[in-house]
Order: sequence, then structure tokens, then C-alpha cells
Amino acid sequence: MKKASVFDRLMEWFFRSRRDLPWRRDRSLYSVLVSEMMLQQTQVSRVVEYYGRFFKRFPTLETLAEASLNEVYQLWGGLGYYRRARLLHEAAKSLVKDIPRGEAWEKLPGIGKYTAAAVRAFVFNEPVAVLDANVKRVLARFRGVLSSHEKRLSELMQLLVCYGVKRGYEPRDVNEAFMELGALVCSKKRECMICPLHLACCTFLGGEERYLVVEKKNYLRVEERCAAFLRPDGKVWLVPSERWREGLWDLPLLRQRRGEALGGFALSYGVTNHRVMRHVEVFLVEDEKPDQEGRWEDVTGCSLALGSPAKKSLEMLCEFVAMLKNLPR
DNA sequence: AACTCGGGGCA
DNA sequence: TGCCCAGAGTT
Repeated sequence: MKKASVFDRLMEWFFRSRRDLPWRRDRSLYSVLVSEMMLQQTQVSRVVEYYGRFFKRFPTLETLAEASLNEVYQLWGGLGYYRRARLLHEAAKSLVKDIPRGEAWEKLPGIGKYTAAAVRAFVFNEPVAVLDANVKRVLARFRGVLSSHEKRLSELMQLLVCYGVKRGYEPRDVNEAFMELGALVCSKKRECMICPLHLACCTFLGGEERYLVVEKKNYLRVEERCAAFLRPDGKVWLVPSERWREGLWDLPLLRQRRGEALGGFALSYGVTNHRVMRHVEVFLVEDEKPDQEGRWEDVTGCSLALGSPAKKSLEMLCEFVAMLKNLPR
């Protein structure tokens, strides 16, 4: 019998401490696909909120493939990076016709190097390295490799997966163990004292954070002006999102002024590397339609797919209107 | 390898 | 306001 190694300690820790996440109960192609697409650049806690709802509406790959894109966008509303919703829908339509093998997974829409590896390891249990931001951070600290050396880290993870398989572990478990360690123990703030790897860890033994390379991002400030055309019955004019957020609905950009100008308000939101200041001008109009194609929607109970800026704008519009009513005129 | 894609939450 | 997060696609 082999002596318990540091590696075994990691795996014991993993089997004892891993989180019970919805998409881990059933590692089917569909559940892994949906969860991985949602998890791209998105935190686990946020995905948990959306995953169940999405699964309830589209329980199988086929139901998703047959759905309309607008329905998919609606369930995605608020999750961000809406292109993922379209790409997931396209991937589903492709997958009901043909399931790829091996590296061909990367050719599917929305599925890159990471997600392809995740599907291969988690669904098909292939011995491939799944290298996400968590695993990169863990390996960089553990083996003393700069986190920017992606190729080196990728090779290292591949070795670890093979080593794990030789010791009798499954590829999906080895990959998930490193990922989970990065999420629960070796996160930005590391907790070395509870880490199953710490006795062999370059960073713990060295005592300093030396291997994480952080690149500085530049944040651009942007301004945008929108118009809220409000009817006396509380409906507001919404249009298909312009420029960005394809498939969602929003207030129109300010190009025309009509009716009675009631003033306005401003809000700010961040997106990727931008900080946007949105000014909303409110106009009280009768039934006449603005020039642009759109729909009258209730300010409070809008049934269209909205992004966060649109939701926030409508919320503030409600408050704005309420405030006006309390003013003597 | 670097850049953009335009998200959302959090401290 | 800056930063993080189970990245992908393009040049």
C-alpha cells in the first residue's frame, strides 16, 4: 500500500469539503454545458440563482435547441455577457445534430479552450487539464510558477491529472479538486493553515506572495443620454437595445424630445473596463409614438428581457415619478 | 500574445 | 471606484 502523499491529502480534503452545487449532482452533457457557459466570468453564487430557473424552463438539450432565442435571453436577463446566451443556444442546436469528439469541442460556438476541457473532463472523464483562473492561481502559488506563464501551468496541470489517474483517481475529480481548492481555500486571500497542500507549497514555505502577476486595467469613463417617454397611464417606451446588449430591451438613446419635459436623473454602472454615466431625461407624452420602433411597457411590471442598466433605469424612473406626484404643481 | 467583448457584484 | 470572477473570439 502506498503512503498517503500530499496529493492524497488534497483528494481527501476534496471528497470531504466540496460544495454541493446543482450542476455537480448530475454531470450530464447538458448540465455541464449550461453551468459552464453561465460560469464564464461570473461568480458561482450568481449562477446558482439562474441555473435552476433555466433548467426548469429548458430541462433538456432538445428543449433548449427548440426554444426561441428571445426566450433564452429572457432567462439570461441580469446575468450579463448576453452573447453567451446566444452562443449557448447555437451550441445546443448544433449538439442535437452531432456530438463532437476530442479537440473538436473547441469548434462549437461559445466553447473555447477552457469549456472544451471542462466538458471533456467532467462529462466524459477524459484525462485532460481544466485550467481556469482558480487552478492557475493554485498551481502558481503551489509550484512557484508565475501566474502569467499559462503554458507552463497547463503542462503542470496535465501532469497532475495523469499522476492522479495513476494513483487511482478520476480525471474529473482531480480537476475539480484543484478548482475547489482555489475557490474555498487558496482564493485571493489564502488560508494556508487549513490547506491540504501547504506543507509542500512554495508560497506557504516562502512566506510571501510572489507568483501572482496582476495586470493593471485602465477604466474608461463614458457618458450616455437616454429618453424616457412616459404616458399618463404609467407606460414607458422601450426599444431593442442599441449598440450593445443584443437581444435585450432598454430605454432609447436621446435623439428627440417630445411632450412635456419633466427633468431627469442620472445613474452609473460599470461594464467590463468602462464606467458609464447614464443621464435619463423624462418626457410626459400622450399616445403618440416616438420615431423609433419599440413597445409601450409598464414601468413596474415589464415582461421583456432587460439588462441591469435598463432595470435600474426603470426603478429610478418609478421613484422619479413618485417624487413628482408629491410636488405641488 | 494582446485586445475586445460592453456584466454584475462587491468592498 | 477599482477589482474579481469556472472566458471566448479576433487580430
